[in-house]
Amino acid sequence: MRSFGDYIRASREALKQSDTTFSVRQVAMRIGVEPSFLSKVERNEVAPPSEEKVVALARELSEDPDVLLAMAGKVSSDLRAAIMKRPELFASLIRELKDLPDRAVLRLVREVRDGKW
Amino acid sequence: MRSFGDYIRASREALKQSDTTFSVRQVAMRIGVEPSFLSKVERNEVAPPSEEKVVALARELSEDPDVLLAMAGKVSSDLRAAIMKRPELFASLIRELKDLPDRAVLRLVREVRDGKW
DNA sequence: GACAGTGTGTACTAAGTAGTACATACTACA
DNA sequence: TGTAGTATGTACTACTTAGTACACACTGTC
Repeated sequence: MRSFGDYIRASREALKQSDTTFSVRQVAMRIGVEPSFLSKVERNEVAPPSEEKVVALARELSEDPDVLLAMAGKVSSDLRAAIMKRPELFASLIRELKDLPDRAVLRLVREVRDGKW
Repeated sequence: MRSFGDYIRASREALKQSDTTFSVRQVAMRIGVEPSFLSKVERNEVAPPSEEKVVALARELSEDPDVLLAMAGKVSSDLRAAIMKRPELFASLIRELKDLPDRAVLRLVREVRDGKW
């Protein structure tokens, strides 16, 4: 699987093609870290940064925060909070769903969204 | 809300009524920590222990591991892994469900379990 | 009154987390 | 060719995590 750093670098470099403000320096500044640190993150020299920085990076690079967090080995804190509020319920639901194919889960998401519950 | 330490202490003390092997010392030994550490955990003097120890504690006290982990501010690593595997899907599902009443979520769990998916 | 068992206080620590600060090296272009 | 901007390397640090080690004081009991 593609590493977090590789993914970030590719995404940033792609944006840089058409917008030079997507340099390591400037992106680092916008998300609030030192350029050297972002550089190390992109070269996988250090572990992915904190949730806050990952989310800021997602916003900056127009990526899905949940996907980026997943790549960073984390789960968004609002999801964790939801699970922790009703642990038995969500634990059993997720365990039921974890081996089902995508389409089944997707169908479920849609049905819930359509207010059938 | 009841703190993790209070809950553990109450649960352990209850068991100790009918089985003297549920002392701080002996339970600590069985879950693999120092007695002073378990004592501190029960008195909320330190943060809840690692996932491994919490799960061991749940087993020892016949409590639901997911509930205990939630009280400890954690989510079981197998659930995290499931979410991280398909982050968009699970993120949207959990966000849809998080404000629905228990009975709705419960009904969903049952339908999935009954293989309607 | 010795002693086994119990809970707690104090002091310490190894490893990891999430970075900062600064110096150096490379690259394009005016 | 100098210099502005960019990327990278090295060194350091404050904070947190997840505990251990050990001494101490209390209680019941034989």
